[in-house]
Amino acid sequence: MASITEVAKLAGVSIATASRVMSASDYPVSVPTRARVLEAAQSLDYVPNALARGLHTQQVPVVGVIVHDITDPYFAEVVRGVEDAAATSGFLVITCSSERDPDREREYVRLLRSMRVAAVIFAGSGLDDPALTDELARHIEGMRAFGAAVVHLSPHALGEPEVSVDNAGGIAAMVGALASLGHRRIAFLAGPISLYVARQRLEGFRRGLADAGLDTDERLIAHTPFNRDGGAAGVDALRATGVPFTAIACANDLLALGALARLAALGVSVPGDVSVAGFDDIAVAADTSPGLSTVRVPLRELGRRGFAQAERLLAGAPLPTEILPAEVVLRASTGAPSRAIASTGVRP
Amino acid sequence: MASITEVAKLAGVSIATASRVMSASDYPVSVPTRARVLEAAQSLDYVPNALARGLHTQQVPVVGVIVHDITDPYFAEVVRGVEDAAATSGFLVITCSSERDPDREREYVRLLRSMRVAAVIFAGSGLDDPALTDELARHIEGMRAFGAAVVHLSPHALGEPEVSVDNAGGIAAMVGALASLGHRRIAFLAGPISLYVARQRLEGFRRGLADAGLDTDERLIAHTPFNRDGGAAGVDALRATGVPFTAIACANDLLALGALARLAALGVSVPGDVSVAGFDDIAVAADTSPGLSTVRVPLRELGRRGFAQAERLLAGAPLPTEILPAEVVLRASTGAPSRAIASTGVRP
DNA sequence: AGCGGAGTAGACAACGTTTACTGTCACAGC
DNA sequence: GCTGTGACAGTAAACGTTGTCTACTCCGCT
Repeated sequence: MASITEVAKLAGVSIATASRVMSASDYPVSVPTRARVLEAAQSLDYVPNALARGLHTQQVPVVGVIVHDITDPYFAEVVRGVEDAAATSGFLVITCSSERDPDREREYVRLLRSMRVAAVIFAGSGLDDPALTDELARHIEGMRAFGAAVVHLSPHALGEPEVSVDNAGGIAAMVGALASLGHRRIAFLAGPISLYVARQRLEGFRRGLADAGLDTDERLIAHTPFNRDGGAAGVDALRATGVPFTAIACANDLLALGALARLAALGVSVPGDVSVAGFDDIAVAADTSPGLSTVRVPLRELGRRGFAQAERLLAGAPLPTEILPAEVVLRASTGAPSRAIASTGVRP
Repeated sequence: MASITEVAKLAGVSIATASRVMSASDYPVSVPTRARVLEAAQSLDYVPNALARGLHTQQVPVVGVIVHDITDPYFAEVVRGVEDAAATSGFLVITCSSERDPDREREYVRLLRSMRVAAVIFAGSGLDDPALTDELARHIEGMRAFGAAVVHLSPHALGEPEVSVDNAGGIAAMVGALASLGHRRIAFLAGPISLYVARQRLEGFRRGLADAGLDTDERLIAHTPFNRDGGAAGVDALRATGVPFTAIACANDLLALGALARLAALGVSVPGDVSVAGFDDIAVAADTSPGLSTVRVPLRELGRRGFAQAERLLAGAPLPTEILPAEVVLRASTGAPSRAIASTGVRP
C-alpha cells in the first residue's frame, strides 16, 4: 500500500508538496509539479491514509448514527437519508443498533469516540431515565470535547432536537381525520410511556381529541412496546377493558401492523368493525391488507437534514432547529364506524 | 480530550507503561502501577485514540458492508447480523448502500480503503459486467494489499463466496412444494439476468421443475428488476404471453409483493386463481394478505457468519466456505390449483 | 562476593499526514 | 545594484499510539 512518501519520491518532490497536491490544499503548487504528483499517485494506486490525516486533524470524515434497530424500517429509512447526504460530502456512516439498551449504547458511544468521528446522530428517541440521562449528558459532553457534532432527530431529555418531525401535529391530524369519518370513541396504542416520542404522540392524540370536541377516555390508552407484538398486546388490553371503541390510532406503524394481525386472528373486520391507523408510513404500510392508513413522515429527508445540521455544526454556523411536517395518508384500514365493539362484542 | 501522555503524567509513569496498561498488552506491569494508571485514565475520562492506534497497526477495528440498499429488508437483516457479531469483537460497522451503481461502489471502496478498515463484506450479488468485474478485482486486490479481509455473501464473478445460502436448493424445494400441491404450469419471476444470485435461483427453478418431472416453458420465465415494481411488471409480462399458469414462483420476496399487489388490482384471487411464492422470508412476508409462502433464509445468521469469516481471515486461519440452508415456509398464498389463467382468462 | 536472570520501567523510533517555518529564486521598484 | 515581494519548494515538528531496545533492581545461586 503506497504512502505519500513513495508518491513524493516517484514524482521527485518533497512530501510536503505531494501532500499539498493530494489534499487539495490552497497552497500554490506549480502546474507541472502538480501534474507529476498526480501522475505518480495514479500509477501507484495511492489512497490517502485517513487515519494519519485524522490523527493530525483530530477528526475523521465519518458519522455515527445511533438507532434502535436497523432492521426497523423507520430507522433503515433514516439511516439511508443520512448516508445519501453523507456520501455527497465524502463521509462514511457507521450504523449502531443499540436496541435501546444502555450498555450497548454506552459501548457504541465509546467506540465512536475512540474513532474520533466527526459527528454522532441520535436517530432514536430518548428514554426517561435519570441515570441514563446523566450518563448520556457526559457522553455528549465528551464527544463535543473533541469537536464532534451531536445531533438528535427525536425528542430527548437534554433539550430540543436539532431536527425533528411534527409528532403531535401528525397524530392530532389523524385523530381529526378519524373524527371526520364519524368516530367518537377512538382508542390509542401509545407505545412505552418512557419514550419521549411516544409522549409527544400521546399529547398529539389528546390534542386531536380535544380539537374534535371529544373527551379522552384514559381506559382507551394502552401502553405496550413499540413493535408488532406490542400492537397485538395492545388490542388485547383494549378489549379487556370492556370499553367500546370504533377506531384504534397507533403511535407507530409497527403497532398498527400487530393490531391488524391480531384483529384478523380474532375475526374482527377492518375497517368494517374497527378502523386502524398507524404512524410513520413505513414501506410495508402499503402492502398490508387492508392497506394501512397512516401519517407520512419524511424519514429519508429527516436523515438528510440530520447530516446537514451536523455539517453546519461542524462549520460553526448557527443552527435553527427544524421541524418536518407530517401528513395524513388515508388508505383502506379506516372507514366510517358501524358499531362500537367491546371486549365481549367481537363478531366471531 | 485526554491523551495517553496526560494519563501517564497523572499516574507518574512513562507513556510506554500507560500504553501497556491501556492496551491490555501482555507485557508485565506491576499491580500497583497498573492500578495507578487505570485510576488516572478513569479520572481523565480517557478514551484511546483509535486513529493513532490504527496508524501504527495499519488497521482499524471497523468493517465495511456493501449492500444494495439498507432500506431493503433483506440487507437490513444481513447488516444487523454483521453488526451483532462485530459488536462482540469491539468492531464498528460502516454501511454502504451502493444501489448497484458502479460509481457509488467504487467511491465507497475508495473511502473504505482510505480508512484502512479491517474487512469489507460484500453482501449483495455480483453483476455480470466484464468491465466492472475487472475493476472490482483491482479493488479487492488493493484492499487485500493492506491486509484487509474481503468476504462475499453472494455469488459473484471472482470465485466462490465465503458464506452463502443454498439459493438453487431453496427454489427447487419451493417448486417441489408447488408441484406437490398439484401445480403443473409454474411461472417464474426471475429478476435481472445480469445478477449472479438471480441466475442461481433460476437454475434452482429449472432443477426443481426437472425433479418434479415437469418441462420448463421458457415463456413462463420473466426477467424484471429485483423490486416491488418488477413484480408487478413481471405479472403483466407473464399475462401478455397468453400462456396459462397456475402458480408464480418469485426469485425474491419483493417481486412476490409486487406480484401480489398487481394480482389483487387485477381481481385475480390468490391462491384461488394463482398461487404465489417468494424467496428470503423478509419480515413483511408474514404481514401481506394472504400471508406469503416463501423460502426462509437465515439472513441474520448470514451476516454473523460473514463477520466470523472475516475475523478468521484476519487471523490467517483456513476458511471453509459455508452454505446456509434454505427452508420452505408455506403460508396462505399457495394452495391447490383450480384452473390455469391466461392473459385473457383473468376473472374480472 | 560476584553473576545471571527474572521482573519491571523508560527512551525512542516508527506509522503517514499536515502545516508552520525557512529557504530560494526571479523580478519589479527604487 | 540593492531591497522588497511573491511564487514556489523543502525541512521538520507535531498528532497519539505501539513495540523494540536498553536499563535498572532485586533475587537466588555459585
